[in-house]
Amino acid sequence: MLVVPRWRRPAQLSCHDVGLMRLVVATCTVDYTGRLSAHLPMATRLIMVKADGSVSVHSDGRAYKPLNWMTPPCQLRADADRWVVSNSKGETLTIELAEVLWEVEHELGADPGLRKDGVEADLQELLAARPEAVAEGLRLVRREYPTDIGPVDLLCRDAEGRAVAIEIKRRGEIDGVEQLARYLERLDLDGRLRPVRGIFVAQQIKPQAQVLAAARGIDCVEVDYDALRGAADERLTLF
Amino acid sequence: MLVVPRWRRPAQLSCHDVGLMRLVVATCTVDYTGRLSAHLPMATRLIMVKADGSVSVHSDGRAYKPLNWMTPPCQLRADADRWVVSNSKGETLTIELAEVLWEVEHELGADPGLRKDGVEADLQELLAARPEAVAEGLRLVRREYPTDIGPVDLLCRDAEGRAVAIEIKRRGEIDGVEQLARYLERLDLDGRLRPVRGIFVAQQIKPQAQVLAAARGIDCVEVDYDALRGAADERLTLF
DNA sequence: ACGTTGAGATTGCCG
DNA sequence: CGGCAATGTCAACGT
Repeated sequence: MLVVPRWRRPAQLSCHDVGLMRLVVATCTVDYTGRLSAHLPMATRLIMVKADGSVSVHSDGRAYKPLNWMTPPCQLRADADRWVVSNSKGETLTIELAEVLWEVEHELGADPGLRKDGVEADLQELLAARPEAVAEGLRLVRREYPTDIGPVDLLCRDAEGRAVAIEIKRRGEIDGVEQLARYLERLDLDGRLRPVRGIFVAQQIKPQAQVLAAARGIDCVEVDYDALRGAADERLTLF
Repeated sequence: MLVVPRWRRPAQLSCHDVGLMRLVVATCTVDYTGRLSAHLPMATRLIMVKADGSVSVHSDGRAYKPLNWMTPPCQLRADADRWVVSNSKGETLTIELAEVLWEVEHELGADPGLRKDGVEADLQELLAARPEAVAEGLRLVRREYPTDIGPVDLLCRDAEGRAVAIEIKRRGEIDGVEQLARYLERLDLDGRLRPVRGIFVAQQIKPQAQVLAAARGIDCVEVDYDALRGAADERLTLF
């Protein structure tokens, strides 16, 4: 559906029409009070009001990040020269408008949404299907094996029948090693599993994480996502 | 400086004029390939090209976050119906334009920037000036006391002359306790400091973090930022 | 509602 | 440039 853009004078604009995105270029100051305090001196900026009720204030820098914003649910009270956006937690965003240079509203309609491939869940799926890609002889016991502090990504048995806990990350950093160490501590309380080997798997593992892993007796394995994906696709083609 | 907005037909628009923000509402598909793969089916969206070279694609939801984007430094090659944004790491953002509903360019000029108050650095500064707000009798030895795994926020001595390591967070969570525990491990290797007390300080400390701290022999102290700030301002007024 | 975890996290700092 | 820590992190998902 094609919607002709509607132009109006500022005074004619409603506070916010449902289903419309509103863009305003204005010279303004902005103040945020909430989790912290932030202030923006007078300058020309873009103000975006989305149909979801969110308000963002953009400069011509900082890439996609706004200088200030308010996430829905929030309420916008707009006078001629002062907008106050507030939420139920007592946070407020106050925009003082000195001059509105232009504004426009446009209907975008619902977005069919974003499809992603290559996130951690995809990596976990590929490795669950082929744990031998991590280490020879590994057999999967369970994905998301539960402990009382959260689920371990993969629980396996190695060629010698020993339990192996695997933590998978896209990027291997120190936090991931600590996480696996906490799981291992828990799993070792289970007599049927003890002693449990730990393997930290990622597409790339940072040196600091490798050092900590070594200190904790945890093995590190780097895997190639594209190769795994290729092997999986090949298998699909065969069957 | 007041700049009259400039409207042009799509064909007349340059690839990207330096110093201008460009906004386009168009029916398009978007594909990102890089750290992962992402695809957006055909729909009407807002495309924002900032003066810093960044490109973002917004729907009317997801608050301030774009569906897809490319951060600078990146290059935009624009044909009539196809934009390709790429960077030196081989990531690409491809926008196929089916119909441009409108577009505008506007000069915003440099932004004077964002001033923040109440972030962790401010809290650390206030507590460095008044460590007795954490515990009676504390005297500051050094801020950012170095260890080989990173600096401790504050190193103090308590009333009994014992070394005290303080880790400060705005919000106290389990990671912060682990971090302090690692520091304590290191500091205890130093005979001039051993044994080192640990105090975990935050505006609010989550129960899980308190439990872990207790298990590690670390004290927890919650502080009131506004009260500290008030006391500091009062002192400034007195002198 | 709360807690946990992932994210194309981004951003800023310092070595 | 690379590692590290903070972020108004946000958002999705499970309890």
